Amino acid sequence: MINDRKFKILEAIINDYIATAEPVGSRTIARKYNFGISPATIRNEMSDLEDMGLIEQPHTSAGRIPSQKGYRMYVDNMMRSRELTRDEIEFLKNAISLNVNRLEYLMQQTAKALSMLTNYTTVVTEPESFKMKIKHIQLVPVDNNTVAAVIVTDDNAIKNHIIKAKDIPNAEGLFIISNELSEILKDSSLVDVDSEATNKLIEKHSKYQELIAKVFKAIVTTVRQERDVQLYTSGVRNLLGFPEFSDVEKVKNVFQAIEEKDMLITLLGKGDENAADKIQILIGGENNMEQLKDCSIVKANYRVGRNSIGRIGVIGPTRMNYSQTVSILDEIVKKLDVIIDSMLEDNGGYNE
Amino acid sequence: MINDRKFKILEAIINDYIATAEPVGSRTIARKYNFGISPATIRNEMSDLEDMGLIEQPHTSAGRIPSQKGYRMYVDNMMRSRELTRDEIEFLKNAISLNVNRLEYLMQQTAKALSMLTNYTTVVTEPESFKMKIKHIQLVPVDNNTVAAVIVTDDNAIKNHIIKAKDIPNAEGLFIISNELSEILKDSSLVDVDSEATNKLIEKHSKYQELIAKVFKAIVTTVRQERDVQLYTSGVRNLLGFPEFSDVEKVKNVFQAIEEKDMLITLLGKGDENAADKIQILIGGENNMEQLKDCSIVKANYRVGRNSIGRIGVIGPTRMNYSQTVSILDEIVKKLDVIIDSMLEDNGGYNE
DNA sequence: GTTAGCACTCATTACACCCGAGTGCTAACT
DNA sequence: AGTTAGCACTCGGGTGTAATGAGTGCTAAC
Repeated sequence: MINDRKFKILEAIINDYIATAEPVGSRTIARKYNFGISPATIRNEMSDLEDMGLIEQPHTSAGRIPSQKGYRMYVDNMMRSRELTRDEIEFLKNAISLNVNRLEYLMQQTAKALSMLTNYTTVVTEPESFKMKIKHIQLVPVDNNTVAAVIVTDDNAIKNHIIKAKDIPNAEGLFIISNELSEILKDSSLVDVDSEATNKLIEKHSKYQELIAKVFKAIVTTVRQERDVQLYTSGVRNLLGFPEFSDVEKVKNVFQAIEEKDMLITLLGKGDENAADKIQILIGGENNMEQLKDCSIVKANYRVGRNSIGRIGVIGPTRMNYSQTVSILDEIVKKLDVIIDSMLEDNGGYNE
Repeated sequence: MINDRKFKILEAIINDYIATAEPVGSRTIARKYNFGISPATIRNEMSDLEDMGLIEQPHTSAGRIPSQKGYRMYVDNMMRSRELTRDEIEFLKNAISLNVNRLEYLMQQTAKALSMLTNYTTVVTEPESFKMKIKHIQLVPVDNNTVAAVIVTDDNAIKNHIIKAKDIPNAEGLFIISNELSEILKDSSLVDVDSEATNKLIEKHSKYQELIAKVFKAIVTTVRQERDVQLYTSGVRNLLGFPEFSDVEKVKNVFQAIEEKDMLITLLGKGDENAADKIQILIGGENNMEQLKDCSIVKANYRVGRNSIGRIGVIGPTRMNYSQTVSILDEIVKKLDVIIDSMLEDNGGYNE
């Protein structure tokens, strides 16, 4: 049904529209791309493409623009991956410095680099670790009736929690209790801790039951907090440059979505869970968010080993440069995986 | 020179312009505010006010708008503080929940509440603690060649740092070294640690010199990290609603400034250090940032006890509602001080 | 000192108009 | 049968002109 020539014409329309943001007409195609056919022929083909729902007309006397379905076709079947330019590679090398020791800064750097390279808006979620297991726990004295519970998880992340109790053992005592706690909690998930063993421990150190009970509560709280994951955005202003957002109302909608943390998190979470190691693309209305109906999202997961621990996404106008964006995102995610691995290697963990 | 009537007229112009964003003419004033004088008289007075540089004309056949100097006069001499409405108080009560246990979330909530109430953009810096002293340090075992250094500062904030070394003592050994470290570092500022005593310690535990040296290095690094303070913004999109920013180019400038962390930090840092406990206002060009020349900033410090530990600011168009903004900000800072105090009370500290 | 009156300015809006890019359709061409 | 030239038609965007109206400064009278 869709022959080679139609394919070429569709591709020409999409490429041209991505570059210019202007509806593209038959004459333009005939002039710019030497397909060796006349505008009239192209018009016929375009009429067919419109019947198939791949392109559409903003109004009668305008050229055609790709439809959502058209972009989908392009992204799935026609898009060629594009090599990074030397400049881009150089930029990345400088932008993402290896000697940060906080994952947090790494993610901020990454968001910034990605938004600068693509000229779109980027969103990065902080690594989640709430599925992790507990490896070690230690109570650290703070003052007469305060201790800090330091929880080390099996990916070597560290969480603090401050606990206040009337009776606090001395440093030695804390040390002992810490060891016993570690023994009990070892290898339990942060979510479920063995309540029997904990009761036993509380009984044994009945004098410090308040303290110990609070420690367990702190663990649960920690889990909850980790669910409420941190988010970094960058390059929000880039969207203002695009003609499709010259209407203030539209920009406001998009910005509302971008400022709404929960929205972004669900947005980044959407898509095929099975294809978690691939780059995913949501075109226009595919994200099902009214405010973002004129935007597309290109996103990927980043990993520690094989486990996806966070997401990274690029938000641009539906008419975004998918091919470039995919290439850059791909490169960055690869880089990120390597860096995170090496951070875990070098430092034995990352700070909260 | 500036008599009572001129004062009244200036006030009328400013109030009207703040409300409508339209240049205000003599007839409007005569109609809306019953000063008992005719438009012609008002015109004469306005002409004088213009000579004094307090108001200006966008073009010949338009009304007058306040000049930067005019706003300054208003803010310094004429602005009446305004009671919060019942609704606003109610809103604040609900918006800033007391039972967050991370200062980080509290600041985010605050930024959001403030931007929603004022309908402007808000910026909040995370509490800084790099001036703090060290209260306690403890090494926590992570795995065979990794420990976490947990640093408790005198405002009870807690910092982690992961350290990797070839030789690591057992839990007991770490406990002992921790105590000795604490003894040395106690009450030193994070910036300067007594190098003589540290050398002695390293000598004493020569087997673990690598570890101990790294711990000291970690302390220095921690200081550096803390300098790079976290920043929360909220309500950026609010600016889009104002007619003065209907020009996309202008919005882009402003957004660029708002996305640039360093800029915001210097911005919030500007102003009279002696008046740190008062609300400060930078009008239009007073902030000396080209990108923000059409914006005003209302800002304040929040405190622990008497020490300012962070800043909170509202960014709006020069024509912003200063009186409302000041009242709300004032209320929020008061609330914040109380909450932070009580957090330190209840929990004995806050987590990083 | 205040005000009514008046001529003047100038941004904004409306309207009519044209232009050009683009289309669909038909008939002729290969 | 597919391709192309030709043509009438559509429609958004720009341009020129006129009308509108809010506002001013100045002058003369109150």
